[in-house]
Amino acid sequence: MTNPLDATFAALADPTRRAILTMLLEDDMAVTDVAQPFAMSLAAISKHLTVLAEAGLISRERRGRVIWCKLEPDALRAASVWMQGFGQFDPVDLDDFERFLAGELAEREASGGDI
Amino acid sequence: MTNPLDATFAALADPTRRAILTMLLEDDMAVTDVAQPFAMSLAAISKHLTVLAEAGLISRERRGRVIWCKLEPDALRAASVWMQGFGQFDPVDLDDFERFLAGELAEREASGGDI
DNA sequence: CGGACATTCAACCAAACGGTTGACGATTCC
DNA sequence: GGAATCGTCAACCGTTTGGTTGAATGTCCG
Repeated sequence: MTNPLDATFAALADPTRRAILTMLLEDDMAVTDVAQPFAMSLAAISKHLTVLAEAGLISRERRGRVIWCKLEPDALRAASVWMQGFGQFDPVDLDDFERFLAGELAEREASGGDI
Repeated sequence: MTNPLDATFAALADPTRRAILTMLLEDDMAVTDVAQPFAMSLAAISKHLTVLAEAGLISRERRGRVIWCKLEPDALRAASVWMQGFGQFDPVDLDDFERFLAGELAEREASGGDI
């Protein structure tokens, strides 16, 4: 995974990781709180967070005994630049984004509870 | 890979596949011609093309005995929308894109010939 | 028809991925 | 100090991925 674009896109390819990013869009969160909505072990979420951190998409900072996860949206910029070159996309309506989030959420709920 | 975003990002996570997309940005190409610059078998490239096609990023059309590959940039739109929601990125300067392409190319050449 | 060309299929392989469980290392609180 | 809490590490497991090779399929051309 030498290329940073590799790491970014690979990190984004997993729906659990995208969901985590979406949650972090709201606010910084402790690892335990990140894990709470998902039907998988804390260790699994911890691994996902490591993948996101290594891609530069989040950062983790220990404060006391809890580790806080913070979105680092700058890492998305490179990938976004790469992609926009292909479509000459219009700058995107934030409403579009809301709809996508809603869609992903609905899909998650439809597919049996959480994730 | 039920979610289309999964397929799109997973397809983009591979540098060979991104390079193929970049080549197709220039013009439609036959499979053999797509494969030519890469140091791997035609079968391997054929698989990559299948991944790209299943993600909707390219289409393939047989004309005579050659199969033409065509970029389908619309499939990138969903992913682009998703990403832009995170950064409120400015619409991207095409020069930025050129620089990224140049960078990827340099990196590929640096890492021992082709890919 | 038969040969050459363009592409995929099938079987296989090693490595990476996404998950589990259980033990372990920090840190706080009583 | 000792118990509880937060998070990661390590070992393991089944599946997917990215590649190989060799055979098979279309399709054109002489």
